[in-house]
Amino acid sequence: MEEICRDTFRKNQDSIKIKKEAVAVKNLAAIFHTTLRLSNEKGFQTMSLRDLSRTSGLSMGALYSYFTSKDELLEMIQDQGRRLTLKILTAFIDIGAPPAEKLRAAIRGHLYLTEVMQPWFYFSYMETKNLDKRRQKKAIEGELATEKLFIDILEEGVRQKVFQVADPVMTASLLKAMLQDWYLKRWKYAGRRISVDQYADFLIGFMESAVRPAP
Amino acid sequence: MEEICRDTFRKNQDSIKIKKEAVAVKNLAAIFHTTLRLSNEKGFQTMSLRDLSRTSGLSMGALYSYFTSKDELLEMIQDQGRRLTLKILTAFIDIGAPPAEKLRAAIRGHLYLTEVMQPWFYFSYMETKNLDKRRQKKAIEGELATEKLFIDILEEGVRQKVFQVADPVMTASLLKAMLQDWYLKRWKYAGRRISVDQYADFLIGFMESAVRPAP
DNA sequence: GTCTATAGTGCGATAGAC
DNA sequence: GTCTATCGCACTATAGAC
Repeated sequence: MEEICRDTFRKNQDSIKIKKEAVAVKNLAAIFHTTLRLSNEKGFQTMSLRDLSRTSGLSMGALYSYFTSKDELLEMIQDQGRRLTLKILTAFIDIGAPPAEKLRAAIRGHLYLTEVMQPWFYFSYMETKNLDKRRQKKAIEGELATEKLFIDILEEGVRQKVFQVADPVMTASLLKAMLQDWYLKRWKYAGRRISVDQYADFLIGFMESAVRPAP
Repeated sequence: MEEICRDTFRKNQDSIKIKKEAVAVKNLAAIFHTTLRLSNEKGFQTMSLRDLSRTSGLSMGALYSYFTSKDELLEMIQDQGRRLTLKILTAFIDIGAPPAEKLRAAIRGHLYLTEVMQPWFYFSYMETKNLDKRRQKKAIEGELATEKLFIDILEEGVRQKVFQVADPVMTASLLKAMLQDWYLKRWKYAGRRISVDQYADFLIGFMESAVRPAP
């Protein structure tokens, strides 16, 4: 978390008025954490900056030292999440491994990442439509970029004849939907006492039976 | 659409101040249509009742003849969608048909319904977290009720040994996620020129290969 | 670097004319 | 049954003290 905030601080150093890194990182962490908590309860629009100020312990004036508008706060959080996703996912996928193993690693990587940062991903998903057109486009590109990782793995498997997939793009889309369900419907899986490992195991088995070549 | 609004009118006749059905149904249709359009662009919270008034052509005062608060408007729309979903889905599933056919019918029924009423379902999904606790519970019960339809079909298929499913509840959850993706990511499928029939065919094939008994 | 105080805007909701 | 006018309030954003 601290690392993420440091990253955000350095990327937005020109628009952030606070210059001491230690102070800025500490406060950014509080701002992000509180924003995610309040927004995921009742939505980003409904959360007033007064709420954020009260709950985070920073005054209204202090908040505006870290962003120039409420919309920019939204964008900062979204952007940080996107960059992290691509970084983690590509790190999870061993470039030299066979496709079947890559697929398993990519599914686990996605689930573990979104498990650890569930509020972040839930927030990004739910608030995307409240962004302006330009920022929405960036969000869409982010979704397609991670989907592309899965398409590439499926196509590689087809070429090596270890997968049989009628339509890699559609298959990757469905897989993405099932991966996202994990952080979108946490209430459901928590209620059923399903752990991220159980979900991962089941989803991997489900996918493998769907892409397995006919005998 | 008119039928839906008439249904809503009759169910909420005591809280709606307008007594002439023809007038009420016409205006309710305008209110719902405009609310869905504006909310799906920028969120229900962001849409002010002044926006709604301007776009729907009804004055502020007139709007308040149809609901007693902005929150009640949200609830009316959600509730109507839930009742319709259960009605249509159960109508689609032929009670006497074999499980494999039931599964196909349920998938098609869900997709066609959400295709025709996409804004309605998108709205319900996105705005659920903005409801109060009691109403959220109703929304969750609605989701579990439709999921139950799929669980029952899968379990019936297992009993008749035409399906092989390790975990019908998990399988139904994943299926639900894939069904919902159709109305949540319309931009993606529209961009790829994928029709609801193509999506249905693909998803049915995908599911059938996943539940097919090992030879 | 953070605070308090406040300007200015726009909201949800209602009363009363027509 | 619908409209206009308006109330009281909470909001985002900023200016200036510390």
